[in-house]
Amino acid sequence: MTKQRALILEELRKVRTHPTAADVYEAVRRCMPRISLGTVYRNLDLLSREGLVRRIDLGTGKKRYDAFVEDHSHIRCSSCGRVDDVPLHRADGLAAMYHGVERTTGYEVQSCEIDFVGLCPECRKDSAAASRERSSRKNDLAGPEKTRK
Amino acid sequence: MTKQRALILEELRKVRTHPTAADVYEAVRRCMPRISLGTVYRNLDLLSREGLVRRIDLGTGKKRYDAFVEDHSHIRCSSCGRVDDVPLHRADGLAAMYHGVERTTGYEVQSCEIDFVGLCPECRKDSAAASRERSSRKNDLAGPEKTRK
DNA sequence: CTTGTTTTTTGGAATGATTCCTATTACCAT
DNA sequence: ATGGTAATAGGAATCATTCCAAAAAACAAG
Ligand SMILES: [Mn+2]
Ligand SMILES: [Mn+2]
Ligand SMILES: [Zn+2]
Ligand SMILES: [Zn+2]
Repeated sequence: MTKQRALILEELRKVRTHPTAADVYEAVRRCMPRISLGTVYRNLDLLSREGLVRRIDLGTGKKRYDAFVEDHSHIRCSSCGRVDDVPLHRADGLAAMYHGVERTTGYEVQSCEIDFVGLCPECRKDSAAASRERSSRKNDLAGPEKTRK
Repeated sequence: MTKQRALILEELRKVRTHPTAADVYEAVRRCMPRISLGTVYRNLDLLSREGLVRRIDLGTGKKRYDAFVEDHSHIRCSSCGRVDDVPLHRADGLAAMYHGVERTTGYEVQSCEIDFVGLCPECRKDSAAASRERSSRKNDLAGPEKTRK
């Protein structure tokens, strides 16, 4: 456990925003300005292989990292891109689900990931406000959305 | 609906292997050798925006495409990489799940993707055979290990 | 059949997140 | 200190995907 690795883990444990590797790099840089992006990538990879960090790929181009490795799912806002936790109590239904999948596919199921997409509370307000506005003035055209790949 | 787009869709409908863009390019090339990879990407994107094709990102680097747009999930073999369908009957449990997520997160849920990882039937056999071989070799081989260092 | 207009395709270059490489540095036990 | 080992820094390479300008095709009258 090197200083760099410890700091990366520490910074990741401070937040629940599911930062990207670049985000972690920025954060860690404030304490250790000479750290390299490669080191951040390598250690995030190492930590995730050891189970101390979870790597999340929601198909938005950049992978995200999560120091909270307890069993949970994620939801991403299709408007602003933020990612929040979903405390899915897999305990009950998941065992049956696994079993059903094994029976129907013949696979031996090792893991399963459930990702949601939706509108976060903030963006719900915004879109509600926008639609209110739209219905009063009938000429509006906007294209938010920031995801690419 | 141009010739290229029609052929891309036709080829994609022939298979249930969830090919990558490069795979589709290869397949389509056999009938239309001068088609360009860019055209394949653009049309797959277009078709998926129109709902005729489903784009799948399982976090393995390359996106995959599926002409079967009925509601189903996927399972990927962690050993050989193949991707199969999982006929999850979302109808029953999913509505409750969505509702539960909306209540606990405050999000308005728009969609959800469930991806499984496991060992396909083929690889199960292989890994079973390999482990059988390993255990028998352990029994007859009393020789010293060639550890280095 | 022309001419002009719009849409699509090509082929190649650009992008950008991630990985790879290697000289240099930090670490550790003699 | 010295040597051996492990990790880092910095930058180059990779590779799926996207972007772009120019050529081709499709379309619409005249
Ligand atoms: Mn999380
Ligand atoms: Mn499928
Ligand atoms: Zn939002
Ligand atoms: Zn397999």
